[in-house]
Amino acid sequence: MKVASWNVNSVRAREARLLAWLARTQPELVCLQELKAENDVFPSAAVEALGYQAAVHGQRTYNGVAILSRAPLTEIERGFGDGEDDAQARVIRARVAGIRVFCAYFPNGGEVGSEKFAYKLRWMERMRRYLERTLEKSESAVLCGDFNVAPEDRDVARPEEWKDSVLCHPEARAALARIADLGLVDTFRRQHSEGGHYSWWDYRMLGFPKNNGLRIDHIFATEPLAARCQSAEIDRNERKGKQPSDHAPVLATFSQ
DNA sequence: ATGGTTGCTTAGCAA
Repeated sequence: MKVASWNVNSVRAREARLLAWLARTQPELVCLQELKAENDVFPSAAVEALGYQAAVHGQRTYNGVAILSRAPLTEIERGFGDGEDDAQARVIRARVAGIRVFCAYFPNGGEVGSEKFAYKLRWMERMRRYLERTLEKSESAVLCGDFNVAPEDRDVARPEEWKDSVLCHPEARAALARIADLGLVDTFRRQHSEGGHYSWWDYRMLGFPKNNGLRIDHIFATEPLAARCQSAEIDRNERKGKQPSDHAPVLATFSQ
């Protein structure tokens, strides 16, 4: 079973690339982030024509997440469902083929010290509590998404340049570690110990040509599923060419 | 220190 996660940075701007990539890559399960579109704008018919069911939690202008699956999606839940204010569409979950699937778009955080960064840290703690309620680590589950956190310096091309950013801040890394402590394994990191693998490059300052990247998109899995992980990769080629997203898709393949 | 680019929405914000 091939699982993918991709921040498409607008599903409308990326529709042609998304459809071509689905047809070429043939993942069974795909988590998408940053749709920047309402549910009725999502190209549901086009992905259905390629054999995918879509569960969409869209939003105008910002955010927006979706789960695509070849097998039927059940138990679809949008948002945290904790009764608190949930204005930003950043989380959707579902069950597919006995696997609990969480798709998340973590807040970027703007600048360290800003209100946006405080929101990011609060959101990550809220995410941890949400997973604590809904995730059973003895079962098969994946948490896929744009985490907006590079877990370690080996996930950063130029650690010195990024050390004070919201993507590498110690508090963001600690918040991520508390989420992982619920029983989630970074599938890519279990397969590859070396650095030099990134999933996002800034459009600005020739980020991609200079390979000034960070690994901030992840597929985390509970141990029963992580034990079945056969390979993990980043589709760096999808960052090339005309009108790419600033993120590359990340993938993990599981036996059965 | 600030800039650089892309996308949404239409001058400014978010990333």
